[in-house]
Amino acid sequence: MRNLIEDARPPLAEAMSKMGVDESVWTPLLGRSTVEDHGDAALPCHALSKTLRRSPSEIADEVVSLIGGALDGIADASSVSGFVNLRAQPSWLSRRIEAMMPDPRLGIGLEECRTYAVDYSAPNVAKEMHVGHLRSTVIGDAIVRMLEFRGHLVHRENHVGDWGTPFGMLIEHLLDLGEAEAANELGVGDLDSFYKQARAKFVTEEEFAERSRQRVVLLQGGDEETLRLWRVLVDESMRYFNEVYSMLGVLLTDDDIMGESRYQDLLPVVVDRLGDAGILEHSEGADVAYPGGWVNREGEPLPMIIRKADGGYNYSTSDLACIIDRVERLKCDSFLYVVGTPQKQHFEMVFQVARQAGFMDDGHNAVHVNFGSVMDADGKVLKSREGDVIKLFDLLAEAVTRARAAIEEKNPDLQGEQRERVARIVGIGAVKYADLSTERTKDYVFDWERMLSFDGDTAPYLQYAHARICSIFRKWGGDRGSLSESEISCSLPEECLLARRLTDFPAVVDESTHAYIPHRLCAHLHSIASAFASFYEACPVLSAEEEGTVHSRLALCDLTARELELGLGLLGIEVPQRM
RNA sequence: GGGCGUGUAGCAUAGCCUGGAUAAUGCACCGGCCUCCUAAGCCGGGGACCGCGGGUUCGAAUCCUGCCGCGCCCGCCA
Repeated sequence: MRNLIEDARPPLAEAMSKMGVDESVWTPLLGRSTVEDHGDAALPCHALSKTLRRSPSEIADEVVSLIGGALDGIADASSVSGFVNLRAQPSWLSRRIEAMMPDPRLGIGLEECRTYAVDYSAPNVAKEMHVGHLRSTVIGDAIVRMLEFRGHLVHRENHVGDWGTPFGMLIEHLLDLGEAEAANELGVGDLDSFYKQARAKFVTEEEFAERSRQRVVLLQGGDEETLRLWRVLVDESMRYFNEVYSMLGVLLTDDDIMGESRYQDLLPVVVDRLGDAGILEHSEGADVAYPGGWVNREGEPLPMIIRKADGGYNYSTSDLACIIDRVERLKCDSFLYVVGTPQKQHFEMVFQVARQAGFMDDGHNAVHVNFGSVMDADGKVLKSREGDVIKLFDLLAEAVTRARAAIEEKNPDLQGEQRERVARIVGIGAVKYADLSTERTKDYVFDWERMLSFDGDTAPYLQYAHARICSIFRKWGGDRGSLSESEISCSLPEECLLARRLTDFPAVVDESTHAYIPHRLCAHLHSIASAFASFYEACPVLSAEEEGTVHSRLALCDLTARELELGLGLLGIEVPQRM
């Protein structure tokens, strides 16, 4: 109701000025109503009581009477227990809807273009993508889509874990298995057992461990044959990751891969620059920086290790290299890291050092878009290293299977290729929505039934609303585009409620985008679908008595469908025409 | 030990930033609704000392503070 408040402000200002209340006093009080039954916006007058020396309800009464008819065509004002309540009038709602109808962007404007790097997904080569990886991938993808829609230039950065000491043992294991066999195992997505076998040998066989360590040296030394073997591991893993990405329907492609290996040349540069900036210190043979403000278990200042005593680099170094690359090569001014909350402190330290060293300045905005962990039933964080984790691939496959079964049961007319397509859209949509619709910083316990539910506040519920609207339009047979000039009339309460929700859409997209909180958009889309479901029951569209009503309701249907499609699209969720 | 986060009906969550009225939503539960645009739906109902105690305020789920429970971080791993 952002627009309602804007429109109601001038008449309200006049009344308040007559009351002798300064704008700076009452403006912060004016806001959307917390109890919808009372209205859409409200001005609580309790805080004015002391200075005006009157009771809140007397003040509210007088404000309402001073407003008089000045809000005609905008809102009805009423006084209830010290609140001035404003309820949008149906005619105001109608005008808002009419204004949105012809706009392909549905009232969501373009912003001044910034250049973003969004770091997300980041699976590890030769390691399974499990349900925990869903969050970064899905949340990051939604944020990318929202930013791009607002007109920003977005670099997707898939910071794949493709470098480091584990690759010694992985390459040796590859050789032990034989390249062909190993490639096969990795290609079918059995990354988990590959990694575990290698690790098991590493800890139990000294000879293997020694070979692995030597292999790391060869890898870092740029040995050609070793690099070729490393490339096999990376390629096979990426082939598998791409399969998951494609199933999931995310934007990531091979062009977005910027694995750790790509920053190796920059690592010595990081050391040099930190040295030049005078913030590098030597400690026990290592090069470290002290961001300040943190202490370790012993109460000593917490160092950020830049170069280890053995000459190797740490992941902080790699993240600093990323910042240099993104600032200087990609010319980014905004950096989003869609990475789990456990790394919060790490990123705070990295950003701090990057600023101290001048890699970033005040014009650069770096945000750790953190998210909570996925826990198992015992409340433990799901970790790929131990235990049997649920493969992301299996979760997605199960979602599609269940969606297919639901379609067979509820809409047997859908057959063949079309059914497969819808099953994919519905199943994958359910999984994505389940993750996107909760506040991202909270941990959650993984639950098959929750992830795969198709009832209630789920993607299929929103998709269903969309499919029903498409069904109405199929039956109608007219040209949807012609509805953009329709006159809207909101007479029944269900029409008004739907119009309210539709009107709020742009403001919610705004908030969701700027705070990087997809769940806010999810909640609003659900409220739209819910309002539509009530409208659908109470307001016959095609069989309405008057032609004007038919067109008005068709237009509401059209806008509802477009908001659902756009909103879900921004979340990376498709909408079917029928389901 | 230091730090970060979290606690809301049986379950799962939103609301907390920016204080406001009867704490919202879904699942589950109870009762209704398909000769009518898709019942993956709609309508109605029961169910909450918002972890506990102080404080600030006209007003606290929301802000401050102290406890308690849970999770995480504080690796020359990434």
